[in-house]
Amino acid sequence: MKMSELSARSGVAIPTIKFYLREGLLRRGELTSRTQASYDDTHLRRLRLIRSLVEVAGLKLDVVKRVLAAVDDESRTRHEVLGTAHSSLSAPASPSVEDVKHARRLLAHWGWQVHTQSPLPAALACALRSLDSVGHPMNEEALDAYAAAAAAVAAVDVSELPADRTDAVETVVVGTLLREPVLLILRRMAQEARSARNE
Amino acid sequence: MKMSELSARSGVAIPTIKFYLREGLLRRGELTSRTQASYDDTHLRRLRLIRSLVEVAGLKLDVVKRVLAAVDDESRTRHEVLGTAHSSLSAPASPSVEDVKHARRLLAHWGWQVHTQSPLPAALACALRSLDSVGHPMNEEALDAYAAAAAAVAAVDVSELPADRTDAVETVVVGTLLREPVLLILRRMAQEARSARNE
DNA sequence: CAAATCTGGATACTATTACTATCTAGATTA
DNA sequence: TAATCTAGATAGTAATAGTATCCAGATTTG
Repeated sequence: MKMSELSARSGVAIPTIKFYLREGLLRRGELTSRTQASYDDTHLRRLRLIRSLVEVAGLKLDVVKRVLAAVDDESRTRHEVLGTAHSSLSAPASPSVEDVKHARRLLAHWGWQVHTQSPLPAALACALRSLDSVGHPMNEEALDAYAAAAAAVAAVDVSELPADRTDAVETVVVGTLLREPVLLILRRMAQEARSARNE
Repeated sequence: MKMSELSARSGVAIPTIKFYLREGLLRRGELTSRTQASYDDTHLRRLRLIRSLVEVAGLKLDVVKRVLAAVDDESRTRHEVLGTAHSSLSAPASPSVEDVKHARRLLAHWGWQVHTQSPLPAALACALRSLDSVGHPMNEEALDAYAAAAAAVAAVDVSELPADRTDAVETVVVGTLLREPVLLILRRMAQEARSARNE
């Protein structure tokens, strides 16, 4: 298919597609002549994935780029791709050593093992610190409830992964990033439903 | 306290504080003379809240502005403030009527009641549609598991609300927005912990 | 077969967001 | 009294994510 058709089928404007090509987010089409190239379903899929990551998951283009590069890197296991996705998502934060220790104690308490270089404990430390700083710290019970809920959805996410590596990697990325908004929206709905009952 | 002290105690640069004053995110200090004003703890609290909403919850300043305006509006109940926060969070989306119907059917299935004007069903419809469009739809069981997890955390969030209206409103906003990253980080951690076991 | 349209690729421009910097007139501190 | 600080206004900047224009060449249509 030509670029115009790719644009029509994906709903992404041609100048935007050209921009993604320039930025290396989308592979170039195969040149059939000097001013003509053809695109296939992989381009369409990739384009839809980019738009979803940007619009639904709210990722910035440079993050999308890193994540897609990890997906395309055949040498990485899906666990490594997951780590890349997580690293790309967490803004570089600098929590205190004490706060990170506290976060790691919580992980140990729940029996969760994460990689030493994972940015997640630091990210958790920052998130909890900010709740403290605005005067609304989370207590132990609330955290335990959150952890239990997180474990429940993670169990669903990680189960039923396809055998093929490429498919599995995409499933992991999509499952991690595009289901986040679903979880948040459901939480807000549940809050509204409960809040309405109490008011 | 003077602006320099407010800056030092909050960690926010003076030009940024001035910018927030201009934008109406922060009340002006009380003028003690034509070139001198004094700030108090409410300013410090507000400043920390703004920074947390921007840095941790990832909100844009215009959204922060709307949310804070709702918090400050004494005539709104905390349920209305919650609605404002949710409306401000969801980007204006235009899902198909069919998709929204599907989302509402899910809500009915779980016994959740949300307001007719709530943007949440439409937001859910969009999130699920985008998962479909990239070829990774969520099945019934996965959705049920997500809903159960969402209900569990919402129950914790809505319980233990302070009696005072202003405190309750802030608790609701903080609880809704600043605990989101906590939930997402915990989910990612749980995924990593599980994924590591499987690889 | 010729005019109008489309294409890939390059370059330049634009809108938005969130600050930063500078300036001025006046106030405070050393 | 000289150096520093302050409020408020105005102007400038960096990053992000596109848009717009142009060109040489290719394709479609009348």
